[in-house]
Amino acid sequence: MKKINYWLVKSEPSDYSFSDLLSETNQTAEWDGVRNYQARNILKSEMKIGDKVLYYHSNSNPSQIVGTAVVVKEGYPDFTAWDPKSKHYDPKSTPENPKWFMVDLKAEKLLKKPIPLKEIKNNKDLNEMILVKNSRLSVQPVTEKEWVEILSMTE
DNA sequence: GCCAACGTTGGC
DNA sequence: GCCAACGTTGGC
Repeated sequence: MKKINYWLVKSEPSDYSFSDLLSETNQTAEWDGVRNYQARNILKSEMKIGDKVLYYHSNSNPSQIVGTAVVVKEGYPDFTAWDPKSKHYDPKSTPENPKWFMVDLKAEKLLKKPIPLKEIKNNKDLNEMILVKNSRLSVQPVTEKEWVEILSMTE
């Protein structure tokens, strides 16, 4: 059996929330607009179909993990980068030589109980999470242990 | 290639 | 709304 990997993505709910994803056709959306190299590299070549994703609401009250999603399409060029009307427009990216990438995510389930950042910080098994240590990265790896621990907190 | 200035993220 | 932490830009 193929080993799957775990990730965490952030979104400001005022911008694009988990319920927005749930209301999409097939609960699936392009994860566009990421303009950070570290996150881009993950989207481009590390996220694989079937990988599981924690969905985190940042800049929120409270900021918290609200659901899970699954990768349904692997890295491909983020075409919003070459649309001058997009707020994520980047003239340095072209269809011939794309600079930014995205994946498609499908919502899996809404957590019975969201997990606020505060609870994650209070759980010593989770204090190595990038979410806790580097609060800037918007697409980040999660270990299998962390995944299991997070989901156990929602019971 | 260094690094100061500036812009952005995101917790609080 | 504030501001710390981090990333990016651009002058030199």
